[in-house]
Amino acid sequence: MYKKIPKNTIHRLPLYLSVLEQLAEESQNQEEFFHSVDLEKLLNIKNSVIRKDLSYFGEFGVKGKGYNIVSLKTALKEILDINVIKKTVIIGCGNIGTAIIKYPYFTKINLEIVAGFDVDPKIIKQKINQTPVYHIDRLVDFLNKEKIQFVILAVPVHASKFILQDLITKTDIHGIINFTPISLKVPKHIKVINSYISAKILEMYFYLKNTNA
Amino acid sequence: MYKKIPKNTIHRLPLYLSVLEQLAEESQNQEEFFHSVDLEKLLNIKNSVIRKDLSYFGEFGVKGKGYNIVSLKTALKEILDINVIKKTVIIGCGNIGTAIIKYPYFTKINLEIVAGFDVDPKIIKQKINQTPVYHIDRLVDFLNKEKIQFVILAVPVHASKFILQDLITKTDIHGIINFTPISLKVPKHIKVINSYISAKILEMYFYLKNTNA
DNA sequence: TTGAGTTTGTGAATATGATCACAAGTTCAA
DNA sequence: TTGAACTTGTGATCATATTCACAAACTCAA
Repeated sequence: MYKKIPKNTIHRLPLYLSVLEQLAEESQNQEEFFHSVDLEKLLNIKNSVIRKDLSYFGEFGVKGKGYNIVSLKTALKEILDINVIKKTVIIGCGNIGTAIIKYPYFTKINLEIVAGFDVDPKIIKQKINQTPVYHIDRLVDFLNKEKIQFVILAVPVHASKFILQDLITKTDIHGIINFTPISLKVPKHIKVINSYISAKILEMYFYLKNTNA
Repeated sequence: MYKKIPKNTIHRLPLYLSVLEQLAEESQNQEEFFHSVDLEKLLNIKNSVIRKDLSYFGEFGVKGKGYNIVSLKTALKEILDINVIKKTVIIGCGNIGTAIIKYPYFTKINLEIVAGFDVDPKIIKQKINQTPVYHIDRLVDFLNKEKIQFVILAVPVHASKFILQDLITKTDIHGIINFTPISLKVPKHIKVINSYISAKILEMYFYLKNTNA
């Protein structure tokens, strides 16, 4: 447990890891080093920010030499708790939900999508990439039995309200990754992370309109 | 053109709009008002933040009374430039790309996905939801001819490098919405907005590990 | 018409995050 | 073995964002 990590630092940690994975793949040598300035060039994040971000978690570098690719990668995996396999479910197996189930990079972060849930009988009982899809009536039981810690919510807006209610009152989940375009009202022991696609597009609209291009 | 809008303010604008859309749907009365405190409860964003955010763009409220739902919604749409129809393309029509093409909420924000691009002959020449899919060789010409302002990039990592190069050197796009798990190196007249799904999951890992649950 | 009750919009104060700049440790060539 | 050249890690400084708190403006009931 660390004391006071800035939110933006947490946002950046996955980016660092992502670049390190690439560097590790490209490098021949296990003992290869790199500098915070190299990372700055790859990520457009100031080297001072990178060093400060890492400093919240310990000292990973060698003065005068830099960071060892492999050992920093290992450290970041530890910080982000990637080494423990996590199980989650997708609630809503429409387009977005299905795409997420098929997303190939989750194995890299030890995420296992153990089930999908939907109401459409055409989808239920099929398997999407070996992942079974059940009726949403079975969601609460499943989460409790399997001790799922967080879920991925990808249902249409109108369905989200009652599902959310069930999640809050009848299960013990601690996190929701929300692909729904609405903001979820949850008790504070539940962490919501939003991935509202339209918001990204609208941000783009704003920038396009307001830059002297 | 506004002067100095905080980044976080821009992130929040789409959320305000999203809530207002909901409120507008639910309200019977065109003349209904609401307060910043109501919004605070719906979004978990402090009312003072909401008021300050709005104040960067003008005065939309009535002292002692609040904001008119419809007119604030209209104002936000103007700020986010939603009223003008925007055209974009999806580069990479795998799972994520296809899901995005089918995403139903884009009509709400006047976004038209006019084409998809891929290299897989099985996908090319099919239509996904009325959207034609072309070979990626035709991307540059298409973007130039149709004067596309921004693209959505959803290709596998290995493909992104040369596509990015083409986008930068041979087209006049000003924005990339990046679903790729790597950070794109672009000249500064191009705005990149990242939507790296694994990052959201890793953030969740971090919070789950570091909260005394 | 009045005035108590609201709620906005916004400067000022506070808190948070980014940047700077440099001591301290390490490397490595001579 | 020495010392110039690096690069980290981190207080101090600067910049940005949030919160506070209140005047100003409006509402509405009496």
